[in-house]
Amino acid sequence: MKNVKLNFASNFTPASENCNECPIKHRAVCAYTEKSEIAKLEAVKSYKTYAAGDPIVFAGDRMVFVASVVTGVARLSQTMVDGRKQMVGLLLPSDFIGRPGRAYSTFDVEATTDVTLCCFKCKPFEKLLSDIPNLRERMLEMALDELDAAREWMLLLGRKTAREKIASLLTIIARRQNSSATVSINDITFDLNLTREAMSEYLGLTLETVSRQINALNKDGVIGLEKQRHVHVKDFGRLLAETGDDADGGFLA
Amino acid sequence: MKNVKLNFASNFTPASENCNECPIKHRAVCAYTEKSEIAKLEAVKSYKTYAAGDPIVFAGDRMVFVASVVTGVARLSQTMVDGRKQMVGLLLPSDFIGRPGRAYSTFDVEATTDVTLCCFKCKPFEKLLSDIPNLRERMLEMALDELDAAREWMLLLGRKTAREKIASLLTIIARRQNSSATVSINDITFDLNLTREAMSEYLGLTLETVSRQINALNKDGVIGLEKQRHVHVKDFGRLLAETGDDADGGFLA
DNA sequence: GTATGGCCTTGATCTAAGGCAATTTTTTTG
DNA sequence: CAAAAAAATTGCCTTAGATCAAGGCCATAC
Repeated sequence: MKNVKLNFASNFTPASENCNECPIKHRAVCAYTEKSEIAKLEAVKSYKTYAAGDPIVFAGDRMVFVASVVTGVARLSQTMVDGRKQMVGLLLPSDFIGRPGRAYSTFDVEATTDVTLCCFKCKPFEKLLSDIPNLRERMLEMALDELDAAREWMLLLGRKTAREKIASLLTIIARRQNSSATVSINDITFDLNLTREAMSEYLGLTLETVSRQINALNKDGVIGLEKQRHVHVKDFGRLLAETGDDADGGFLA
Repeated sequence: MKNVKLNFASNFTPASENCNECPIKHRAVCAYTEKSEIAKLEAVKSYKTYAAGDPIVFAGDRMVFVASVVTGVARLSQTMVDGRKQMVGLLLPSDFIGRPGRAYSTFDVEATTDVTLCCFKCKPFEKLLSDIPNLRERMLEMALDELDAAREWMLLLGRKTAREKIASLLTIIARRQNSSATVSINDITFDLNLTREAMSEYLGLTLETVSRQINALNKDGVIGLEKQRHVHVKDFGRLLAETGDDADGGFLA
């Protein structure tokens, strides 16, 4: 079992199947539903777990369920016939897998770390989706958020340099893992729960280039590489400046 | 006035403001609404037109309206501080501009050809969105479609070669313009209503590379370049083979 | 302890695409 | 129709990142 120190994971287990104790209840697709509605969802849900590295669905497969990521990290990717591979989505807790109204999957879904999913059979879920406005509303909001994220990523893939790509990825991971609690925006420390290869698939690079650029950022003092997977950011602004994005990113306002 | 021979344009003008005669009524955000509901939408709509090249919204601007593209082509793009630019969406008739629930725009929107928009003031539209389930349902469907398209594009941007990118773009344009009517899938002829620069912005290339690759495909006989903007595809399969995608694309099945 | 396999790093080349600049073609306009 | 502007092509050179290949660093397994 790999990646034991999952920052994303909680100690929630499928054993406690009560929606009240669900760690993602405020952000998942069910976030807006009311008591009586949750009960309906609860009636058709079931948990599944996957070990790090396991495939969850293959592109072209029939989808037997849609699901929310409860714990762990999964990824969505596309593979070309000759093996070139591009990750098109990083699925974190509360993110949704599957597309209502579509029987087959367009993408590969794999577990990056150990993953727990809260699964709903397609048909019943679609029924509830049309019955429960709150569910549909949250679904729309999430889809729009993902669309924004995908478009951001298009800029990264199409126009950023390798160094900017790495800096952008580190920024995103840093933000996500230190989202609320951090007192100061500086002196952040976090684990990379992705291999160099996974990063390269996400960023449209080779794993060698990822390695070189991470080490370059380390040598230049932008980041402190404490172990291969452990990063320390003294000056977050410095890292941000390397992303190629506008300087703001949301702390001046 | 540029691009007079718009394949996308119809002779619909804002003069006929009746939703019954609207060319996009079956595919736009309002597609699922019923008579009484259309009336509510009709009450808050207004048409706006933009000339080819005009900006429609700048990133960061306050959005005063959301809109459907009625005729023409617009594009969504992002610009970096140093001028690097990436198109993140091609907006064709029936496509939606703006995000309900968000006051400012995250992207630049520009008219590529002359464009007519069917605009709704934000507040009233959001009200209707929560009142009319059919509207919300179509909105979700459209958002999910765009998300799929964005993810396809991520593969192109991250992993395809310049030649494959060009072939992919040509394929898409060819498909779109000869969607239904074509008897044979071969012997297709179409206009590129994009400059080389616009193509480069879409594909994450420079305009010189676009020019070189288009001419290379021409020399290799994959396409016939009749004028700089006019393409003849004798053998569509041949073009498809150059995209790097799976051969099927939907005609064997 | 030594072996095995999964990651990661690092060096030496190679190459696709970028950058620059000159020129041609096409379109617009007065 | 001529002149100007815009769009596209093309040659030459540079370069960022890919590719190929070797070796290092931990783990866990034996």
